[in-house]
Amino acid sequence: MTEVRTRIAPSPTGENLHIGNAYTALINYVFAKKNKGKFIVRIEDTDRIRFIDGSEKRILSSLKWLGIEYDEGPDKKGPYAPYRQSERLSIYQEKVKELLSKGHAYYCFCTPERLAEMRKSQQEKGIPTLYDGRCKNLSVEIASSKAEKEKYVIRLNVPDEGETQFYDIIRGKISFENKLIDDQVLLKSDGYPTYHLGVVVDDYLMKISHIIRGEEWISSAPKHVLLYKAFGWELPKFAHLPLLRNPDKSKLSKRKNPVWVSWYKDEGILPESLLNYLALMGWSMPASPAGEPEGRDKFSVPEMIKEFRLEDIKTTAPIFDIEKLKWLNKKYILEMSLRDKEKYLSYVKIYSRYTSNADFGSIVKDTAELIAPRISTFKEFDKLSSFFFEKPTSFEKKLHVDWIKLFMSIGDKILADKAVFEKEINGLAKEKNIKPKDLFMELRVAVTGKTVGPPLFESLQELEKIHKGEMKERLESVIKSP
RNA sequence: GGCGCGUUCGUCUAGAGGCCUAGGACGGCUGGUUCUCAACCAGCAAAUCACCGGUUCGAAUCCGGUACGCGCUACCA
Repeated sequence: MTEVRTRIAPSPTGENLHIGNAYTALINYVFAKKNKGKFIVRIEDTDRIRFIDGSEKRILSSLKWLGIEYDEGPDKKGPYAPYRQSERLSIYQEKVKELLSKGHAYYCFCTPERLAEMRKSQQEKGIPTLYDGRCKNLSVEIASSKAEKEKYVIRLNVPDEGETQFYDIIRGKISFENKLIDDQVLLKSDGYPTYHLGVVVDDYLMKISHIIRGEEWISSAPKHVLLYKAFGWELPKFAHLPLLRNPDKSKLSKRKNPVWVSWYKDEGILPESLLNYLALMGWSMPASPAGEPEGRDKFSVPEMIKEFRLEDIKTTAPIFDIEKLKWLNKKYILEMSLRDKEKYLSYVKIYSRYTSNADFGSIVKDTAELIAPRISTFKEFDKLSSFFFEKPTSFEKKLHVDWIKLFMSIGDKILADKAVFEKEINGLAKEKNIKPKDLFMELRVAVTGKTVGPPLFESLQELEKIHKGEMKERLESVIKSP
């Protein structure tokens, strides 16, 4: 059996790695590793108009951030380099000549204006909008001499009859009538190939065994099959993944959802959470004979690789729902804080604005068990622990100065230990006929400024550890300027 | 319009003819625990398996049709 080789082929036309591309990358990667094969990244930068400078770099770095290692790619050595289509132009030119000579492609001199008109009239008549073939029967001699002075494109010569079909690993047999397949442009007038030519030539040359890509490519798959046939090449295996969708069921888009992987990174989502969540899209962990419960939601990429089967991917397009992602992320953060405090610290360091605080490191480490179970993303860290680093400047609740004085009267006694703390506050409440609940809340807000936060006693202790007398100081300042 | 792909709780899914009066997870709700929040525990609501026919002793599961949704329909990928 030949080696399994998969790939993703992102275009540097977006800000960053698209979440849909990340999904495709995950599946390609996992499938390759499952089969001890190779996973490749190829940059398809043939659209010079929408090209965004720096996009490739960001795409690659997001891939690395996710931990999806590629074996070959534009910034790596590999037996089939270069891995950037703009550097492979001569290859496509040559392949086009081959198609031309075999009669599988032809020159076309039609202007964009004519094409637009043609489509408009086709639409009005209600017939399929396909190239009408005006240039199809130009003789080779006329066409090639014309091509020396005029702009042209090269089109695929699709047979008029019969049908083209292929087998999709996820969906089974899919077929199209040839007469409804357009004579696709293969080579643009600027000398760059279109996606269709580039993808087929490169996948073949790079010995890609399995083409695993999004559902939006099903419609153009027959064109690719026709090209393989025209070249006389053996067909790779196809698998079209379900499309990730917006909550309104349309194709995931930046208008309606954060789609850049960098956004999730900036938000404080862990790469393992994102990957884990993506794995849940269209796939689920099977019950394992080892006694693992069926339908496990939280698992690692290596665990996924062990159980993965391409044919188990569902065909239904799932909706990308950030709620469950956050739930997973929370679990991962908690686990990290328990298992590896240093790692937890290093993550907090990235997202916190208090890093310059002298006690930053020790505070984060000491309060990990207080904060970690309460945040879903690292971006939430500051909101919950700001009071460790700075005095509150506003209070989420109106404070009673006379109650605060009560706390002052019992002083440091309440910091002794938890039992004493609770006893003292409860005693005060009884004495003054105040609900203990309200009294605890009063203390909390006076010291932290917030109504929500980590456990009071532990928080106060930590505060004192950082700066002795801090609680008193804060209470005093409340009394001074209520 | 044409072609293609789909359709199980709000969401992610389990389910490959009888184990399904459809299971799990997220989210929601109720109660417990508790100084708040989170966590945890107990529980609840939530899918007439899109609809209609057919095959079968028996269908979420097989077949056909309908509806709906999505994708493609570029010298973009």
